[in-house]
Amino acid sequence: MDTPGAGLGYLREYNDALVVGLARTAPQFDRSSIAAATGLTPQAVSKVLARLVADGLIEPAGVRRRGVGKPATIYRIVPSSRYAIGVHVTRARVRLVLTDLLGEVVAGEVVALPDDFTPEQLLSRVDAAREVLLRRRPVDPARILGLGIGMVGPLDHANGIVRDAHRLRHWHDVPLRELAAKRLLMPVHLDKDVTAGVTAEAWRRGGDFRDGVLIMVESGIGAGLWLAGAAYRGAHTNAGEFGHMVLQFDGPRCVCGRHGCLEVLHDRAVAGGDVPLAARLLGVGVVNLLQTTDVGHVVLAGADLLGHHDLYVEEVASAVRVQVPRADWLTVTVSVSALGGDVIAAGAAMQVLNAAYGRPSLDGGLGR
Amino acid sequence: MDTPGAGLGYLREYNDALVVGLARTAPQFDRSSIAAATGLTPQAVSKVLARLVADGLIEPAGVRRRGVGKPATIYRIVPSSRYAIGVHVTRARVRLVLTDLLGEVVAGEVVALPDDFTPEQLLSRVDAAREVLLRRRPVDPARILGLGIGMVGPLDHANGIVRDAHRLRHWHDVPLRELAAKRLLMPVHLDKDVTAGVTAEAWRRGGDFRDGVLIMVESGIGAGLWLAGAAYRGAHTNAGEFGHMVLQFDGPRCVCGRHGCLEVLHDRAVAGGDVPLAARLLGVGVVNLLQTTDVGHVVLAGADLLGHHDLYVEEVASAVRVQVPRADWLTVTVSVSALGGDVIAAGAAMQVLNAAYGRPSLDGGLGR
DNA sequence: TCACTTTAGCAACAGCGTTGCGTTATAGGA
DNA sequence: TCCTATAACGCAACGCTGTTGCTAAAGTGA
Repeated sequence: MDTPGAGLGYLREYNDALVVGLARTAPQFDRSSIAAATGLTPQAVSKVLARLVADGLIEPAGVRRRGVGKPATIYRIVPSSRYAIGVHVTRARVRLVLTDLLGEVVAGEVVALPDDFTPEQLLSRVDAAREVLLRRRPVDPARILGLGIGMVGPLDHANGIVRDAHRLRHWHDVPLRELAAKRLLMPVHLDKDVTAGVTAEAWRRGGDFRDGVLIMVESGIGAGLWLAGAAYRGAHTNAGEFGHMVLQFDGPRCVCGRHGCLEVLHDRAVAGGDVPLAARLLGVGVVNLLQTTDVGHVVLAGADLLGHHDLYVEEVASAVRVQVPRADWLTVTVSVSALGGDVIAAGAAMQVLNAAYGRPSLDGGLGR
Repeated sequence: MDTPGAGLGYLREYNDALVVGLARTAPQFDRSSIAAATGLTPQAVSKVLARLVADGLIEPAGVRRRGVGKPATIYRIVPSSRYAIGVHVTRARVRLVLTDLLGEVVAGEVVALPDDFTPEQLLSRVDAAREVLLRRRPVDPARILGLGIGMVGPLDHANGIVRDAHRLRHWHDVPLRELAAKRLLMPVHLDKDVTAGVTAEAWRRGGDFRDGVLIMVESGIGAGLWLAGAAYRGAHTNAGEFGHMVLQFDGPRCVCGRHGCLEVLHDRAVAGGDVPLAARLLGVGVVNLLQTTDVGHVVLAGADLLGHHDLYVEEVASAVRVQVPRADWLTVTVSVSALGGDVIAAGAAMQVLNAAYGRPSLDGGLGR
């Protein structure tokens, strides 16, 4: 929403973020590999690295001898140089995590929420939980970049407003981002849960994850979209309402009003005890999603799915293999999120990191 | 695919493109409105405008008196300052258009193709048709930025290679972009037909069209995606295979191997003479697409559809209105492409324009 | 010891948007 | 008619970006 005109400061941040992006996914690197990957001159890279060292984001880590010539200084990222707090709000609970610059979860905390909680009740719980979290894992407050909140939509990401929240009376047009920033005295990001979740995957996997989706199966089925190297939210922050994709137009009626939505069919299969069918239906939906978005990575997550994750992964992977034609070059990875139940909270934290140090994406990463 | 590191040249091109983007959609503008819209200082805008005037892209067009003070110089874009050629390749025909900087089609030409034509046969037809086109509408060759080709996939946009072409023997892994550039002595862009098509809509509508799709119904159903202000192609240039979205998972078998694809259902309805049903099915598919991508604009096109476009628009629009919940803020426009049968060819041309003068997208455009 | 190779960094530079300020052209009041 | 306020414009100096040219440093290998 900020003005699009760009000056030198934008240029600096862009290139810095580019280098941080490479540093994040490579265990170590030197000046020449960054220069080759970015197309910047070695001299320019020197200036970037000097800035990042001064900011504490990276540090020298010895030298590398590559045959003849002066050895190159190698650098590595300093994971503990920056932190972010992630918050995952559900109807019954709020989960907080603290992650470092690499997106590793270094502490977590779960707090119950009262029935029909208000914004103020939520924020006081979050405030208290944050204190507990930081007492258990003390870090320099100056290194905490901010706090991200992931919750069910619909919401308005651009303005930080919760438009609605299913079955919660006090949540209509709540300017949560602003309220939270005032209450918690930190920069706050607000986003849909699934979008936060896919940010976690993208942040942790680096440049390889240019196009991917996170499929969340948990009291509803949603998808977080990461397209062309960035979170994609759509025109009204409503992208990824994957559960309400119709798979059987003459099928049973869904709560959303349409017929034969993936969610209805899936939930009926689960209720009928036929989890394999449920997984197979999800597979059909995922292939539909691939046909339109052509992403390279599908990540599965969600409590309802984690109980049978082998089954789901196998069924979805086989659907992708069998139902998508031309599978030789249409390579797609299917996996379960390594973050387990923390994906959303961790992803909310990584949205804060991403806003600060993650703009561009690179085709390839550091060669060799 | 070029290296991502950015220098001062990138900055200049970015800001220049920003201003051209505004100029394209506003009939006239002055320095201060550009400054307000971009966030650049008036002085910086002066430099940009001077560059653009020197390049002939814009020109002064009088002054505007707004009460007291020195009148502001107003500028307007010069549509005839740049041209591009667009080529739409189908199995039987090739269509060429010449468009100006605004994306207006100023000349067109259609040539038949031999059965089972080869790349060389195609290029010789294109070469000849280009001559005819430019003889009929002579323009300074230096003002022609290049030539864009839109054709059915699958293809590899990044490398400019046609991977395959249905029912054409000589089209497997053809490096068409390179071949065409050599043969026609012009910069060449190669993309899927539907992606080219949606580029036409985006280029002509300007900043308002940040997220939109072009639905093409014509010997197959495809969708061109324009997401977050740019063409979206997916990880393997295979996004938008919209016709093979399953709407009835226990439905009739499709040529693609799956069951109940939109395309099978639609074509059967048409074959059975039930066009309203066909349109209704398309509506279900479009709403599915909206649920996942949440775009703000749906544009319909394609010869098979144009015969009944009122019916299709009405049916799709009503599906969007009725089947998408929360229609109050989830605003979506549904329309038929104003370019008619020229969309793809014109869009291919606009991809050339877009590569040169269209990077960023603006939230809003020039106020008042 | 010397030639060679590779890396690192200082210094000067071109070009971007920014800032400061003087100039120009208009409206409106004295 | 003159003067003042106002708004737009543009020259010039500036800070900062990445770039270029060149020198120094630190190794290998004969």
